[in-house]
Amino acid sequence: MLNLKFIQENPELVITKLKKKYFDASEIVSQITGLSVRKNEIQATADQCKSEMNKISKEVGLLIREGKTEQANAAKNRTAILKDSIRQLDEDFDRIDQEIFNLQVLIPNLPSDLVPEGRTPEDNLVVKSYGEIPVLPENSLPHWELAKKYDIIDFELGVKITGAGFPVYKGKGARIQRALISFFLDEARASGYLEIQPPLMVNEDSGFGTGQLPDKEGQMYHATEDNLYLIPTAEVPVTNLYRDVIVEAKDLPIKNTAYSACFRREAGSYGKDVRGLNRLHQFDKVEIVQIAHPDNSYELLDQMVAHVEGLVKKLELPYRILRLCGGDMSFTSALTYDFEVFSAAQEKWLEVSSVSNFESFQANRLKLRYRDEATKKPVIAHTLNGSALALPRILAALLENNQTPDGIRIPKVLVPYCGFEMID
RNA sequence: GGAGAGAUGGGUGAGUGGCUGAAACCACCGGUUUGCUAAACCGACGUACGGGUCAUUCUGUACCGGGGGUUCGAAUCCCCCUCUCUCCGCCA
Repeated sequence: MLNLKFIQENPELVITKLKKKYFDASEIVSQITGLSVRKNEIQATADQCKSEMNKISKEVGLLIREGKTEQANAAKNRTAILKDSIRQLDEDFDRIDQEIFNLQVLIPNLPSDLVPEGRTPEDNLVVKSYGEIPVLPENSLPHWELAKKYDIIDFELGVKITGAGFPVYKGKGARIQRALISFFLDEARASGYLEIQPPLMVNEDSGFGTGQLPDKEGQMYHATEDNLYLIPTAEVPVTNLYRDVIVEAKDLPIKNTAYSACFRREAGSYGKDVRGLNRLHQFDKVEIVQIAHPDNSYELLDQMVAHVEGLVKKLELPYRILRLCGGDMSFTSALTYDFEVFSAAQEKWLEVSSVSNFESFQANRLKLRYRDEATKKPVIAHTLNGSALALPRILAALLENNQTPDGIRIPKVLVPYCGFEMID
């Protein structure tokens, strides 16, 4: 959510910048600025009335104490009209305030100047490509076949006990999952992140704070009995740790990491890109989250990208880093880098991480602020997060790329975590 | 699931109708004193929105879990909701 004052003061800037996201904000912005003027007028009048009211009330108190009942009653009579207008003004104020808010949440975050022009994923800018595309033997298999062959992931069993998109990991499949999680967490800790183990369910306020609610309500599993939501990513609980918090500037950046299972309804996803591990309703992910000072949030974004890059590199996977174009960016992001690894049997790039700077967009909703050291005033902080990393597609690529006639080779870095060198 | 208690500023916690945006203590911050640390003393110390100002400053309003009501006036009284804690039951 963009800051209201910012919209009021920079309406043209908002409109211009959002063209890059192919969002026409002109109508909304002009409505907002119009309503804001009206809102301020109402507040000025209402405040005046209330001030008058408070004055009279004090007077009445004094008069009663002095025993001047008649004068007190006279004063009381003066409040009737005031009371009516205050009620009316407050109603108008609340209505307009709500209208503004409803419009405000429709405006996407402004893209950073670094965001490339473009409308579709084809327009994303490849900022780096690394690693050899493996050439697989003749009879190589996609990961869902490999999973069956070595009996490490059972999709049908998942369907039986839960439904599609809830795979059952078995034996070395389960162990490699656990290995990846530990590896990712250890790497994050080495990069200075504090490990958090968050709840997997959150309340409505948290869903709102990170922007899943109300817009993406249908994406989350909802336990209606208790009105709790299964988290679609650890970003939700970990960022909400700082909802309604004012941190000290000297404590920035705050760096947290968390492993969590992630639950996504993925309503409306069908077809071949959902085969195997490509798209699941439940999957595992290690997330990194930073709360930053606006002055250096982009520097930190680069550090996060470097961290993720270190992970895929250590896993010996060919990868590329994309800077998303305006049309392909999320609603909330100011700048996003996607990581894709090449899945050799499927012969396609799979997105395994998305690292974003949200600037103050999330923090404004969360009321996450830091206290400026010079002015001592609270200022909206910046938030950033990224996957480091999501497991399923990493596993898919590992299985496919490392298949040999003798089995599937485990990357060196994972061997100590797995306790085995081959899946065979 | 049953019964009870409670929700006040960063924390503890006082406050049952006006002089309370809120005592006191602790923490934090600034200062004085002092070999250092510590202690003592003094001072400052919420947020949001609005108005005026180049700005420091000044000023109005709202906020004591959320919503509604009573009243000239509500942290305080009434109603509804949410959440937390304690005991019992169940249980990894």
